[in-house]
Amino acid sequence: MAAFRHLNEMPKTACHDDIRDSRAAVAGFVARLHHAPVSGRTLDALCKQGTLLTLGKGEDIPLLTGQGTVACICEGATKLIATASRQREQIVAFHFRGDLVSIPQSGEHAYSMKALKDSEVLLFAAEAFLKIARGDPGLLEATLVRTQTALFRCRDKAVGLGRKSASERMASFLMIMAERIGTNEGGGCLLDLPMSRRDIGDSLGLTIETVSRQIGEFRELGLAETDGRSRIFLPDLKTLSIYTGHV
Amino acid sequence: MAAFRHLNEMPKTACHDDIRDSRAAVAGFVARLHHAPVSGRTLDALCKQGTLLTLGKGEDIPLLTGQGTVACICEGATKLIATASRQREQIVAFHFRGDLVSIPQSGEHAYSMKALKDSEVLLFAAEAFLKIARGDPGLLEATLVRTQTALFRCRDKAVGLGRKSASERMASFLMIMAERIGTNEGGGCLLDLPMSRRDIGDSLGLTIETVSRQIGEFRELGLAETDGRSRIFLPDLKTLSIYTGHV
DNA sequence: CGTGCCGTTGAAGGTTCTCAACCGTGGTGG
DNA sequence: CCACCACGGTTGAGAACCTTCAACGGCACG
Repeated sequence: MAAFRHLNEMPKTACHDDIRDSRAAVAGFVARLHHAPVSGRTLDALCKQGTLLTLGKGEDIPLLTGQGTVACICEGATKLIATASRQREQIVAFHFRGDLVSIPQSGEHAYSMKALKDSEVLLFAAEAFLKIARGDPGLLEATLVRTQTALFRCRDKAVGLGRKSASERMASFLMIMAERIGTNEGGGCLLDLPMSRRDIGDSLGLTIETVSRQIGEFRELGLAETDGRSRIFLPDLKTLSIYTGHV
Repeated sequence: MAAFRHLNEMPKTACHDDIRDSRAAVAGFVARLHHAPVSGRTLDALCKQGTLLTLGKGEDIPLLTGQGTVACICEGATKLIATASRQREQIVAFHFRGDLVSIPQSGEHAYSMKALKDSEVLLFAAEAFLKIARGDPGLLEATLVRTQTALFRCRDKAVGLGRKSASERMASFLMIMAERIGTNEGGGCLLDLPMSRRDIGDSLGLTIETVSRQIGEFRELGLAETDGRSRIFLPDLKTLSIYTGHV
């Protein structure tokens, strides 16, 4: 089970490791969120309203019912899943350290969120978060900018899902991952993907078989080398980008 | 050509119809944007920085180059197009009266925007708009909320594009349009679609032929009646919603 | 070292796309 | 007012791409 730490349930005077860690997590996250200095009041309010969760790989992140949720990924990686119907899931976005995610209480589809690996997530009720942000224009603006980024990414995703072939989707995915979590390695890019083939398929609107075949194609083209289940080395991003189908 | 009206090029003292109209357009839009009262200073700033365009059907909305654009749809309907490659377009969203649209300067794909019918659009440089909003927390918050709504819609769209059949996409599209621009009519819902079959196809990731066939299927099921090119009557939204493939 | 899940590979089938022809609407000009 | 024209929409047949179904291989866990 996920380890809950209601930040407001602990005495402020106590020099408890958990408290220090929690405050540090909040402070660290906000620092990454907007580079302007954060007021102590805002930090206090965030600590008071937020819930810090430590999740194991595969664990479900409990979204709030009856209201929107704001999740801050302090550490690790998560997936945001929409369930169209039983046995038919679409991963709407992957999120990594420093990302801020807004999930509505209800929409066309049911949403859920899972940790791809051991993660640390800070949860807020959307209303409460907005209320705090209202009192701190810098935080409000940072949230807006993050939301815009998420929107732009989602639009690009929609283009891929609507108008691209399997190999183009795969190439796009690899390029995006290279940019977000890749590490330079001898002229190429090394990826240590936290998600399974099923996750990739559910993200690209493809089956696991098609994902596997497409990776195989890139391997034969000399554009990808796989090592175990999660590691992929991309020796030539420039050539790979040609296959994304962008103009 | 689109009729440009740089709001700041006109003397403030003149009681010119255009000016009154422009100010009225800005004021009207902001009033719909957030229901809190708008400060005069913010209104002045918006009028000063914004460009009001009157566009004819099919006209291109000139996005700013080298920087992001914020577009406010004061009147009419528009489509936001992403071009994956030549002859392969994906409509990312349709926008109607009262919508606020953010378009980045550059992303994975090239974006453009067109009027579906005679429209009135207020354009801002994203930076300038953000600067004004920074001085008016109410506007900033309203923008955030609108951006979130756009994100949520885009996610739902991504689910449809990734995991739904042609008929499910068509049903979803009709339901969304019914909600956004439909009018109640004798127990059912009357749609006067401003977009062509090609637009619908480009929005749903389908071809015009498939769109046509799917509408035909719903017609045979007694769930849709077409009248000319643009009018569609949906006698039974409840039954139609079953076909959307939502849980 | 065994077991189970994840990933890979192969063959058959289905949904949608492509190509092509036709039809109807709506606008224009006589 | 009617006829024409052009474009948008409809309908049909064949092909392509991806999925589905099935079996096998291999890594990671107990």
